[in-house]
Amino acid sequence: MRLAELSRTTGVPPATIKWYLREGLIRKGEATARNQAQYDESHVRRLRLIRALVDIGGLTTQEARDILAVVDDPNASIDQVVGAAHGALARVPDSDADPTTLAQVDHFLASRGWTVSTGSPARAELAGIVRAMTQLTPGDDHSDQALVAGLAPYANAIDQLAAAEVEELPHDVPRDVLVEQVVLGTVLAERLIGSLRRLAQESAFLARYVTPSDINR
Amino acid sequence: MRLAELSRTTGVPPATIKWYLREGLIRKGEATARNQAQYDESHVRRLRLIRALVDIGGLTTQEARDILAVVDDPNASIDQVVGAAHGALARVPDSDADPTTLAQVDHFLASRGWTVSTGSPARAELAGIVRAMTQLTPGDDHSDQALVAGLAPYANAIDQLAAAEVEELPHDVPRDVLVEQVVLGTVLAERLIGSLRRLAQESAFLARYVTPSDINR
DNA sequence: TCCTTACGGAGAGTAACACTATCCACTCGC
DNA sequence: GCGAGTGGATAGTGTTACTCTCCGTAAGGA
Repeated sequence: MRLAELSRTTGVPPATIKWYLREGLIRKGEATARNQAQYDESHVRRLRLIRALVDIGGLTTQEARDILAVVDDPNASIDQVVGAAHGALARVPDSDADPTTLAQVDHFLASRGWTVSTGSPARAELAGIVRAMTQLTPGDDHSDQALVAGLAPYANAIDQLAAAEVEELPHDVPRDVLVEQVVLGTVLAERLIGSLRRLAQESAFLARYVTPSDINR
Repeated sequence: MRLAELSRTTGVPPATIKWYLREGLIRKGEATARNQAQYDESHVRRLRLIRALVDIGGLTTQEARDILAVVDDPNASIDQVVGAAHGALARVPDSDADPTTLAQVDHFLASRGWTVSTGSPARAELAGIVRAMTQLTPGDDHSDQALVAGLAPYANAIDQLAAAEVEELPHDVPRDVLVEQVVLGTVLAERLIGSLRRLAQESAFLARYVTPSDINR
């Protein structure tokens, strides 16, 4: 398979594939001459993975490259792969989180029995979200208890989900397939959950207010 | 309050506030002279809302502006506000979704009893996600039943969540406060769920593989 | 009153990102 | 033998979200 065919089967323009090659997101094809190279199914798969990460997951190509580097490293452990994916998904606030909010978040995590490293991007992100929500939500009960109670519905749903997800992880599968599935399960499933939630919301709103106004973009 | 103070209390640079004014994301302050204007708490609040939508929600300023226009329109209904937020959150694929996947998605929605409009951005987004996952997941059972089964854990968790969220919506509150809460509940909660899920995942992985490797970005 | 500082408004400039277009020497396939 | 196509490199483009600079004016202290 040459570049043009690779482009045709994946729908990615040739110029973009060349650029991905330069950026190191995909491996070079096997050279058959000075200006000819052969690509195979692994390139097709990799290209699809990149597009999924970028188009659906919303990652930058830099972030995708960083994750793929870990995926490709045969010595990287599963939690390193997960860590790379988590790092790319978190929107960590620029400024240091305010310590009060961070303490509240830690209190919440402890109440859930969730143990995470202090450097966890998701922890910093959550602190930023909680801070913004606190500032923008009327009502003045900003106690640790109020936070734990407010997040309870979300945390309950997630606890339930996490159990189901862990069970689904295949275990009799080669490492490269597994890590790819882990990345997909981390990055794509986050968007999946979002769209499902919006679908459920839309349905609930349509049911509540009988007028079915066409909700278009 | 003048521009500099508005900048100081919100942490948004003066030049950026000026730009938001030009772009129509915030209303002008009340002019007290040719080159003096007064801003108030509503401007502070609006600025915080914009930053939350953009920094946390990941919306573009265009999308934030579109949502805010609906929020500000006193004749807009709640589902129009929700629709605007959903439109901004969905990553709808450029090309038309392939009809087979769309049919599968509709079958899944029907199996859940979720009724949504055919123009729903979330429906198109879900089709794109399902398509990408199907292409990238080993195993060849791409039947409608397999999809319903595969999405079941997610849909179950979300059904549980949606019920709790609807209950939490305040109802004895002025319209402008309510619509703002709906926007926050739609946009910020999506990121909230993501970060909670990653936290739960990280905790689960730390627990499973005893070695607590520091997961940094 | 003068004078320094700050103000708002407008336009141009900038940095990052993700491509996209052009050019080139080469080579495959008819 | 020759034209379309190939891989590789470099430069250019469009978008986004600011950021800088300038200007005439105004506020507030000396």
